[in-house]
Amino acid sequence: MSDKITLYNTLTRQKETFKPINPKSIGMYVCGPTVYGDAHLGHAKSYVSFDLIYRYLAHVYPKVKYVQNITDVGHLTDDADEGDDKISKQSRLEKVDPMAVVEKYMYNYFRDMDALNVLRPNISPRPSGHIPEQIEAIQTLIEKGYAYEANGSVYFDVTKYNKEHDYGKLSGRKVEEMMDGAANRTLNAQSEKRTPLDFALWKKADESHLMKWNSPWGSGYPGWHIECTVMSQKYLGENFDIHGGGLENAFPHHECEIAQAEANTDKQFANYWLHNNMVTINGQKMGKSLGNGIFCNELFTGDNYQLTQAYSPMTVRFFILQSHYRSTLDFSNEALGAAEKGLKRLSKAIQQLDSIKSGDKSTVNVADLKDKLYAAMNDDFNSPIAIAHLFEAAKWINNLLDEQETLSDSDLTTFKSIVNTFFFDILGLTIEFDTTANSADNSAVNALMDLVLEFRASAKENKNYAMADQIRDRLKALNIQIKDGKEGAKWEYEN
RNA sequence: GGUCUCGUGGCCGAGUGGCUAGGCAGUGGUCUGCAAAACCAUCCACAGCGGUUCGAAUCCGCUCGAGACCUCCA
Repeated sequence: MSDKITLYNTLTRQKETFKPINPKSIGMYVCGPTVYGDAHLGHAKSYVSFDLIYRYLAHVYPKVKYVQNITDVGHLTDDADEGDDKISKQSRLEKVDPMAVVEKYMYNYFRDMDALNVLRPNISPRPSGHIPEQIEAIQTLIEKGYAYEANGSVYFDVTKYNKEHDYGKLSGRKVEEMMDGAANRTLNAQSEKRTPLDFALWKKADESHLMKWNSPWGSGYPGWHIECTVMSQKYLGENFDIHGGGLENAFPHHECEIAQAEANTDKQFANYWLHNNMVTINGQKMGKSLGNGIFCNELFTGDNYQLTQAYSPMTVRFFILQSHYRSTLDFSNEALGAAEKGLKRLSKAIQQLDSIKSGDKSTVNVADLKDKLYAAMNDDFNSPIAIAHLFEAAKWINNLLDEQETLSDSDLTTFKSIVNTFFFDILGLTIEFDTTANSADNSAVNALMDLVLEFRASAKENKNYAMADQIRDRLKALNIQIKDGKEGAKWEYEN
């Protein structure tokens, strides 16, 4: 059941059965962030999505090698191939070294991703530590005639490449059409390039440039796309299973990665290309330049003009997982609030799994639930469907506790295992607040609460409802909720 | 201008030809001294027009609307 993963491959524009190069070890590369600012909700969606994919692959296959770069060599801020890169710009703004900018935001990135329970990649390579490898790759491209030097910079020759390969195969573009478009848009600033479509492999650095390295072509810095080609191949091989990234990077970034890799090796680069969609806010893309971005830490604290409250990291994660990774996700306070409530309900049910007692026979079909959960994840990692089935499981848990339903001993074992596996391991959710009293940790609290509930019960027996309500209200003020039921009152922490 | 994607009930969001998505909100009920919680039941839908089909939210065409990429962005 779990060996039939289908995934949507951007390269072929259809769902395909996933066939690993080596089932004993899957290779996956995902484009990571350029660390010149804090992670925002869009980053969260992207990396939670790939975390889901990574977790599921790791669940199904014995080993997944997950590589995600941390870009610490800034790309240029505009298309004119001139001026500052993003990191240098930020370093001038903050009046610190570019590498200090990188350190700061890299740590912030991991801090936010840790909060979202995003597992760290096995390798987080940084391009500044792979300058020799990048230079080597560029030299090979020059030797093979796919790149040319011009005034201390090196460019990739798209025209030449497209004669033997298909430039545009990932994003469905045609070189001729793009040439026409480029001509219309009068991109005439790049006089060093032979055609507007050519892209930089190495850029000459002027005196004021802060991040630069020596190279056969003089002092400079690597181009926009070469780092991902080089670092993915270094750690995963020339041909590897999965390359992921944001949809907006399909062109030109990923297209250029493919061109560089396949020009150099004459082998297929990544077999499967996965692209996640973006977060919209009021139907519009959340983006840096639009000023409508919400940082992860703002979500967690509620400190953003677009937020009516704070949302916990797990609420954000759950919100993201409730939509498919290839769909856009529309942000709103209402939607996040709904996710918060839903997660709370699901969490409460799952916390009570261990309180279920087995019965003589099973009145619900656990094997079917298991099949449905796997089927959902096998179908292009459809977490919304998986979550829908977990809500079904939550309903069962409540009914089992009420003894409206029963499970045999072996079915109960399977049920617990499958629900825990999907909630904690595959969806990567955690219980953020402990609503149940833990006897081992809180025996005194439990005893006290038993006492309080006893007093309240006797107050109710004597029809002293004022007293009973006062106890309830005072406890509520302490974030303790009384739950009256058929067999007396229970309590739990609110949150 | 070119390439592409999308339009599902009050909100979010699955679903690609026939079978309940799910969550949140709403309504009715069980329970309760009252509430809360929990559970059960339930209302509200597939942008519009046409076509294919025994049958379409699902395929095709057109119209309207929204968005993305083509320039940094997950």
